Amino acid sequence: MAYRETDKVRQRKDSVRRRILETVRARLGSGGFGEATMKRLAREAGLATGTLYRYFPDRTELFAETFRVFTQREVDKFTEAAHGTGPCAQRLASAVRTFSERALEGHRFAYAMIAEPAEPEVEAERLAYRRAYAEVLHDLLRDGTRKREFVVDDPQVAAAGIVGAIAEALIGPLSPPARAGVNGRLAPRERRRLIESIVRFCLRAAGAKDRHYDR
Amino acid sequence: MAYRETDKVRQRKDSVRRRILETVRARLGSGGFGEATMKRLAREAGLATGTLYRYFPDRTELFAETFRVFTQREVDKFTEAAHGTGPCAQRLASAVRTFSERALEGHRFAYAMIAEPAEPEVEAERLAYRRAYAEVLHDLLRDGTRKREFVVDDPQVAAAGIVGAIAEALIGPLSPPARAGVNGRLAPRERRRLIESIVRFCLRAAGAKDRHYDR
Amino acid sequence: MAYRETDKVRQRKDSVRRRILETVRARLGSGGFGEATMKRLAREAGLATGTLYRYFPDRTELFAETFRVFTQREVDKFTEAAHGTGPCAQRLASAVRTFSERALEGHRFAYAMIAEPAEPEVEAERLAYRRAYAEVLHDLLRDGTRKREFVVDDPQVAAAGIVGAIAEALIGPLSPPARAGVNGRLAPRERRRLIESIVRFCLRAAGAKDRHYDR
Amino acid sequence: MAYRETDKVRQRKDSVRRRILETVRARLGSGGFGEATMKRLAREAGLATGTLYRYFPDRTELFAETFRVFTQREVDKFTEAAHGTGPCAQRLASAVRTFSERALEGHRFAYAMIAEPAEPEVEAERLAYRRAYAEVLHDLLRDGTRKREFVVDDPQVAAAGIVGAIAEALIGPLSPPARAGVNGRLAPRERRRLIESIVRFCLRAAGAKDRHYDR
DNA sequence: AATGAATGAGACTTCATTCAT
DNA sequence: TATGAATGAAGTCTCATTCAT
Repeated sequence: MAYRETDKVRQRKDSVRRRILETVRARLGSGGFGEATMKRLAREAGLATGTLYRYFPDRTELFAETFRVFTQREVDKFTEAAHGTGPCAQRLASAVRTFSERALEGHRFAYAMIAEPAEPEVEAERLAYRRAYAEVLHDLLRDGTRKREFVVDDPQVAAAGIVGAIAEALIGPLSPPARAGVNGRLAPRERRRLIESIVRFCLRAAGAKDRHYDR
Repeated sequence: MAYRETDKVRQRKDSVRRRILETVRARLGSGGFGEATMKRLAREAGLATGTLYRYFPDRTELFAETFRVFTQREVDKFTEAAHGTGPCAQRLASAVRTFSERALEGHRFAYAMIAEPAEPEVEAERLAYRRAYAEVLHDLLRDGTRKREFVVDDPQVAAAGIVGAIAEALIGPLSPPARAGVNGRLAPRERRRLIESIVRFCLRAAGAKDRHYDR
Repeated sequence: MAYRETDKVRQRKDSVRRRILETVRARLGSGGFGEATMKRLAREAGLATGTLYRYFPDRTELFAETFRVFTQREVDKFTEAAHGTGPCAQRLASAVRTFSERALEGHRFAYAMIAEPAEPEVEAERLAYRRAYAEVLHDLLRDGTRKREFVVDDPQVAAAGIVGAIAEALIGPLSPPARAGVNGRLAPRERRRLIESIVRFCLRAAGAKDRHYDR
Repeated sequence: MAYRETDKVRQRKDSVRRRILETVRARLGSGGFGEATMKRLAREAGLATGTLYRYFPDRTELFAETFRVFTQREVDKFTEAAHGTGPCAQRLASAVRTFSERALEGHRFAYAMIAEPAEPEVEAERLAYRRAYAEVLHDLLRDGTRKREFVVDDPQVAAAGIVGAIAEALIGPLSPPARAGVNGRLAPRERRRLIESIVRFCLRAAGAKDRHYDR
C-alpha cells in the first residue's frame, strides 16, 4: 500500500501547527521573547526541537507567523465591532470594548504584539497589526466626523491616540498590577468598570456628543 | 592633601559612571537591547569589559540604573511643565509638548524605556517611569476637574490614556515611517503640526473647554 | 505466475537501486560529501528518505557501495585498455588516455573517489580503487620491463607515481581552473593537448624507448 | 597600575595561537575534517570553546589559517632544497627527498592539505599550496631543460605530475599500510628505500640524463 | 514496500561574567 | 584600579535515523 497523505495525517499536521502557534502565543504571553527559546517552545508543545523546524524555517519566521495569525484574528473581531450600522459612537464604544476585553485576556501577548522590539521581520508584522487597528478606527472617525457625530481634528492622530490610550490604560501601570486583585487579574466587577472608563475616555477623545452607550 | 586626592578620584569615577550610562542610553537609542552587549558597550565607552563590572554589579543592574537616571531626568522636565500656575489646559498642553518633543528626540530610547520587555528589575524601573508620568498627569487632571476646566470621569484612566495616546501617536505607525521624511525623521514643520495635533487630541480627551493653547 | 511477479518486483528493485547509486554519483560529482545529505539524495532520486534505508543500511554503506560499483566500472575500462596485445608503450598510452578522459568527464566524482577522506568503510573502498589502478599498471610495467620496452626501477612506485601524476595533472591547479575555458571546462582542443602531455610524461616516466604513440 | 600588554602576555598569546594551530594540524593529521569539531579541538588544545573564537573568527578561518601557516613552512623548505647551485638533477632529487620526508612525517595532514574538499576559503589555500609546489618545480624543470639536463615536453604538466607522483607513491595504497610495519609507519630502512625509488622515478620522468644522485 | 513526520544528538557560535596581570 | 583573555552555558539550527501510517 503506497503512502498517501491521508486526511488523518493532514489533520494531524494542521493540529500540530496550531499547537505550535498556540504555544508561542502562550509563552510570549508570559515571559516575552527572552524566554521563548526554541528548545523551551518545543518542550512546551510536546515536540522535539527539530520538529519546529519542519513547520517553520527558523525562529524569526515562527514569530512572524504567530503574529500574522493572531493579528488577523484580533483585527477581524475589531473590524466587525466597528462596522455596525448604528450610530458611530455606539460602534466606537463596541470596538473599544472588544479590543479591551480581548487584550485583557491575552495581556502580555498583546503587549508583545504591540510593543516588544524584535527582528525586522517581526517588526513588520507588528506594524501591520497597529496599522490595521488604526485604519479601522480612522475610517470610523472620519465617518463620524462627516455625520457630525464626532469632532476630530486629525483622524490619523486620533486613531493612533485611541489605540495607544486603550493599550496604556489596560496594560500600563495603573491597572494591573496596581488595580489588580490576586494573581494579577482584575475582578470581573473592577474589570467592567475599567473598560467602561476607557470607553468613555475614548468617546470624549473623539468628541462624541452622546457618550452614553453603556452596554 | 590625602582627602583632596580622594576627591579627585571620586570625581573621576563619577565621570566614568556618567559616561557609561550615557553610552547605554545611546546604544538603546539606536539598536535596542539586542545590540547592547557588555563588550560593545565597553568599547563604545572607551573602557574594557571588566571595567563595567567595577561600576555596576551586572548587566541587569546597569540597565536598571540607566532607566532610573534618565527616567528621573525626563520626569523632572515633565513635572516642571505640568506644574505651572496658568490654566490647567495650558499646563496640560505644555506637558504634552514637552513629553512629545523629548520623545521625538530620543526615539528609540524612549521606546526602549516605555515598551521593551526585559528582566523584572528593568520592568520595575519601566513601571516607575510610566507611573511617574501618569501621576503627574493624574494630579493635573484632578486639579483641572476640581476647577471645572476639565471634564474627566476617571482621572487614572485618563492619565494613562493620555500617556499611551502620545506614545502611540509618536512612535506608532502613523508617524515614522508613514509620515517621516528622509532618514526617518520628521521635517520640523511636519513635526510641529504632529505635536499640535496630539496636544489638541489630549485636550479634548481631558474635556478641556478651551482648546486653544497654541504656542 | 507467482514467480513472474517476483521477477518483475526484483527488476523494479534493481532499477531503484541503480537509480539511487547513480544519484549519489551525480551528487558527489557536483558538491562532494558535504552536500550529499540523505534527504537531498532521496529527493534527487525521486524517493522518500526512508526508502533509501530500505536499500542500504546506512549512509556509510550507501557511499561504500557507490564506490564499489563505480570503481569496478572504471577499473574494467582501464584494464581493458591496458590489456591489449600491442607494444607495452602503446597500451600504457591507451590506458592513460582512458583514465584521463573518464576523469575529466566525472571531475569531482573522480576527485571524491580518489581523494576525499571519509569514514573507514569508504576509505577501504577508495583504497581498493587506487590499488586496482596501480595493480593494472604494475602488471603492465613489469611486462614492459621484461620485454625491454620500459625501464623501471620499482614497478610499484612507478605505478603509483603514474596514477598520482595523472590525477594531479588533471585535477590539480594546472588544469581547471588555471587552464580552463568558460564554466570550468577545457576546450576540446586544449583538452586533447593536455591529455597527450600527460601521456608523454607517463611514457617517459616508464622509461619507454618509443614515446610516439599519438592517436 | 594600569593594564599593559606586557611582553609576557603577548608571548603567552602567541603561544596559545601556535598551540591551537598545532592542535588543528594534529587532528587533521589523524581523522580529517570530520573529527575536527570546535569542541574537540578546544579540548585537545586545553582551552574552552569560546577561546578558539578569540583567536579565529570562525571554523572556516581557523582551517584556512592552519593551511596558510603550515603551507608556508613546507613550501619554504621545498624551495630551499630546489634552489641550490648544483646540477638540476641533484636539486630535483633533494627537493623530492625533502617533500617526501616531511610528508611521511605528517601523513594524513599532508593528505588533508592536498586533497580533502572543504569550504571555498580552504580550497583557496589548498590551491595555493599545490601551486606553490608546482611553481618551484616548474622553474627547476625549465631551468634544467634550458641547460640540457632535463628533457621535458610540458613543464607544467611535468611539475604537477611529479607532485602527484610523490603524493600518491607516499600516501597511496602501495606504501602504508601495504608496506607499513607496525602502527602504520615504515621502518627507517624501508622508508629510505621508498624515497629513493621515488627520487629515481621523478628523475626519469624529468628525463634526467644522470640519475645517480644518491645521498 | 514506501512514505515522510518526528526525533534528538551534536555542530557552530555568542556573550555575560571572572580573574590573573 | 583597569584590563582583556579566558570561560562555558546556552542558543539556533542540521541531519542521520526511526517508525506509524
